[in-house]
Amino acid sequence: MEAALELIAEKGFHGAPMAEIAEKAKVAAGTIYTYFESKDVLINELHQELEKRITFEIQENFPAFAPLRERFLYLFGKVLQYFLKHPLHFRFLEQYYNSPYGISLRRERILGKSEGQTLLMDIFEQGVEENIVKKFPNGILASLTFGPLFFLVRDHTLGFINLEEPLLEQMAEACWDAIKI
Amino acid sequence: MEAALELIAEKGFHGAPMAEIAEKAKVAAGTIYTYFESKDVLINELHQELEKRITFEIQENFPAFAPLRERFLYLFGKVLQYFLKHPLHFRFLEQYYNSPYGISLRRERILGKSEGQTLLMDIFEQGVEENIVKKFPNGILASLTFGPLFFLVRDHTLGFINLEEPLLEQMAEACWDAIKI
Amino acid sequence: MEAALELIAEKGFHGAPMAEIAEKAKVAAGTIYTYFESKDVLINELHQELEKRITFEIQENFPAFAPLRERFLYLFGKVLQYFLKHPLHFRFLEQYYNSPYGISLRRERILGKSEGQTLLMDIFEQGVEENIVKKFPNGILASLTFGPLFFLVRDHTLGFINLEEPLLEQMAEACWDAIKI
Amino acid sequence: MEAALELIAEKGFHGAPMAEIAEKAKVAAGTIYTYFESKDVLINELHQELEKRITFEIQENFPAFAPLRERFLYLFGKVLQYFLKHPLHFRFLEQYYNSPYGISLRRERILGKSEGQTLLMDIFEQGVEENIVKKFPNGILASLTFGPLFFLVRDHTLGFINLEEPLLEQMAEACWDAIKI
DNA sequence: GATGAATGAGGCTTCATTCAT
DNA sequence: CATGAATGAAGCCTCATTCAT
Repeated sequence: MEAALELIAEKGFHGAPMAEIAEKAKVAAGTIYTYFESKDVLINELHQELEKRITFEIQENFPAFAPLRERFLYLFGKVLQYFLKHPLHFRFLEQYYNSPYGISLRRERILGKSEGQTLLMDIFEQGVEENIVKKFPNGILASLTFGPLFFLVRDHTLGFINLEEPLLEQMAEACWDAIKI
Repeated sequence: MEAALELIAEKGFHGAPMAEIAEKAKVAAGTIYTYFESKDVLINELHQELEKRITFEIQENFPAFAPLRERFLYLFGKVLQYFLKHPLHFRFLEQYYNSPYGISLRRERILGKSEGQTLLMDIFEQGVEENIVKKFPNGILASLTFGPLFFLVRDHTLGFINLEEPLLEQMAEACWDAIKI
Repeated sequence: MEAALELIAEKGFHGAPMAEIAEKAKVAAGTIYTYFESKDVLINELHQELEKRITFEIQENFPAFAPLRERFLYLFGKVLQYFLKHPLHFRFLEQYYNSPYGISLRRERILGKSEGQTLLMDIFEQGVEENIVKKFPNGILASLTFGPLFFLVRDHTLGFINLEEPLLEQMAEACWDAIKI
Repeated sequence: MEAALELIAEKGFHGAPMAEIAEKAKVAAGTIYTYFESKDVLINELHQELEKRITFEIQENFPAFAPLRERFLYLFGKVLQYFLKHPLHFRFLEQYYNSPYGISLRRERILGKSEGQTLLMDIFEQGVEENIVKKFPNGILASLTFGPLFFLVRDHTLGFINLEEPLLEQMAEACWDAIKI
């Protein structure tokens, strides 16, 4: 899975033939099929694994009882930091969501059903209710949050810009400005 | 190029073999090579063509002397409307930017050198100077603008959400909130 | 198709990889796929082609108004001669009927619906009606006819026995003895 | 061997990978190789085992001193019943004889050297001598006997026809009609 | 002796590209 | 210029067999 992650993150699904993944993992090509039924299965399991880790990391130390704004900034920062620390994970997930694999998944995500998203959705819903957050559907609020985040991480992992500490916080606050009333 | 656009937008680069593009264009497979040296060249020219059209449409009627905020909202709305009107263009560009093709291009874009972006960059630079816009590098301001926009259009073209008129304007204003001081 | 016929007849479906078929046909491996969607399709079309030829040859000069026995002997001889003249066709068809490909086909054959068999089924039915032929279901009468025929041709094509003219006629008569009252 | 028999009978040689045979036999894949040098050896030994059993069953209670016709009918019935009782054996043997494995074996059989066939060959030879049976080579007489038998059993095991008691005897008699003078 | 993960040759198929017509 | 059949490298996957445990 590690070999697959690296290759796919670097070169995309097409640039990662099973033979090369096997070579990178120092096993024979056939060996992969002892553990994964097919390339599709390998990729899907890889995705699930990554999602699990991210979800876990985000929920850790979550200040569940802090004010809305603080909770938002915390989440934003955590996701951002996770991706900056694991650029390969980010690149892989981008490929994934932008492929037939990820599209059905996105549907659930939009509806806020995905496990890792309940925290953010809660913030949105509570915020709207309390007149702190703009009265948008969850999908739009999520776009205002993750849109900039993903864009920036992408440029960062590609080495185009350099995100440093004070900037990260200011980014998070700017996104809060976008959704708050 | 039209045939290629449709196929790639719908099925991705891998789902668009030259033979099928040729069939859709009602020419023989070999004919394509009279006009394009290779599939890569075809795709790159297609991309350039789309960029040109978007750039053109955006610059049309641009209120060059209106206040900053108004210019920003105008641009945001124009881009948004363009993509909603041409979902295939959007889908193609997404594929493109998310592939090895698009990465080198992005570098230039980040640096604000791309032709179609000068208008927005001007707004950012003037805004920062006049203390109206947050003091971020252009790349980050662009992320705060285009990030939400692309996210939403994607969900829209995939049929996950429905963007209607009043929402569009409110979105633009939310993004302005993100970058303004 | 000729190359496939020869290889499959000689070595069976497993001993006839597409690459080898292509080589024997003096084309590249991929070329086959210009004409046949898959190996399965190639094999099925080959089968249909052979069936068509046999059916045609059998119906030619058929003495439709001769006595039952004569018609039977004529048919028996024609089929026998065809296979002795085209041993590859025979070997191929044997492989085919003995594989998943052929089993569904056999069902129709048993029911006498296959085009090439109406002549024989007519003989059986008329024979039973006129009390000349034993009162068996068509499927059993067909077995008494084709069973020996196929067995012998098989041994002949494998070079185990040598079928010569007078023997052929006697064989046909022996089979007639089996089904006549 | 039992596991191999079932799988091969049901799905053919190609549909019976060693791993699956091992699984069905509730041993590890490698274990098979402790007892059989290779898949080929396994298959050949399986074949020999089945032949032995059939030969044994046929010779049991054989009315060695009954008239020719009776002996013939007895043998025919025994073989037929054996296969109807053990359809998997039949299916396996069909696969076997129709594959490269079986061809060399058939040569011996044709020459009447195979152990299990001496009884029938004796009948043929004595019958020819006594002018009761048509003056054909043994191979042809065997075809007239086994040809219909195999055809019918095949259709029966595939579920296409239903062989019931009175029919079986009539079949045997029809085959006797074919070979008797 | 038993295990079963590892191996890698070999099978089917796709598709960007070429080139004779 | 247009055609489209031919090409063959490359991709995914299967499976008989081996061997360290």
